[in-house]
Amino acid sequence: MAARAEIFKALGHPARLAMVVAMGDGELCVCELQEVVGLDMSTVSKHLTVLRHVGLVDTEKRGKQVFYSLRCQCTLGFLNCVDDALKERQHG
Amino acid sequence: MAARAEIFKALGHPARLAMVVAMGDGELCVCELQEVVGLDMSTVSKHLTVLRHVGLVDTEKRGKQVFYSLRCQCTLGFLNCVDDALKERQHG
DNA sequence: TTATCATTTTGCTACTTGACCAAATGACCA
DNA sequence: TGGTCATTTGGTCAAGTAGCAAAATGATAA
Repeated sequence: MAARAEIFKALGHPARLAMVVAMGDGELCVCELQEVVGLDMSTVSKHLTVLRHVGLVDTEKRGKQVFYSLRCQCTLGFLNCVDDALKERQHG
Repeated sequence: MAARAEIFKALGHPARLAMVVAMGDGELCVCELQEVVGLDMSTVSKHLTVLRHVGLVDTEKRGKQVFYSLRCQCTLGFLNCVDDALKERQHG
């Protein structure tokens, strides 16, 4: 159960979640992901390490850059469900 | 994005996740949920407050007890996907 | 009303997390 | 081989979180 929770925990930070969503459209390098969240590059790298560690993203080094891509597309599907829950919370 | 992340964050704790999974089979009162996770009642109550606050669970007071139920069944579906990701991580 | 039961809130301590900066690593190209 | 760019690592500080114990709430039963 702890291992499963780790995955949710990894997604439970706005910066990491924003990067995962951005990767939904295809792989991105660290510098592109940095623009997405607007944090220090070193901070972004740490966040990406968290995502890679739990197996949510894959990495591929090509030339000078490291490209990150989303492994679980179902993450985006669950996000839609989550958004519905948020809407209901606001209405109710 | 912060609000969406809050939902994942809420699920990102073993005790809270275990309680959510337990609720998958139907509503449970706080004392039953306490047995599931084996923590102090006050701690359980706090965790449940977190889950309710983000809209993942509903509460209903009947008699002396408060019953908690899962609002987003898709949470369990995503968990299955998460488990697959874990398996792949172990193999790869 | 008073006692009792289930739950929630409050107070506290120890631990974890996230941010930044600075420095180190690693890969490519001239 | 040295320069340069992208990325990672290490250190430090402030802020957030988890846990238990004890007090408080709120509904029911006597």
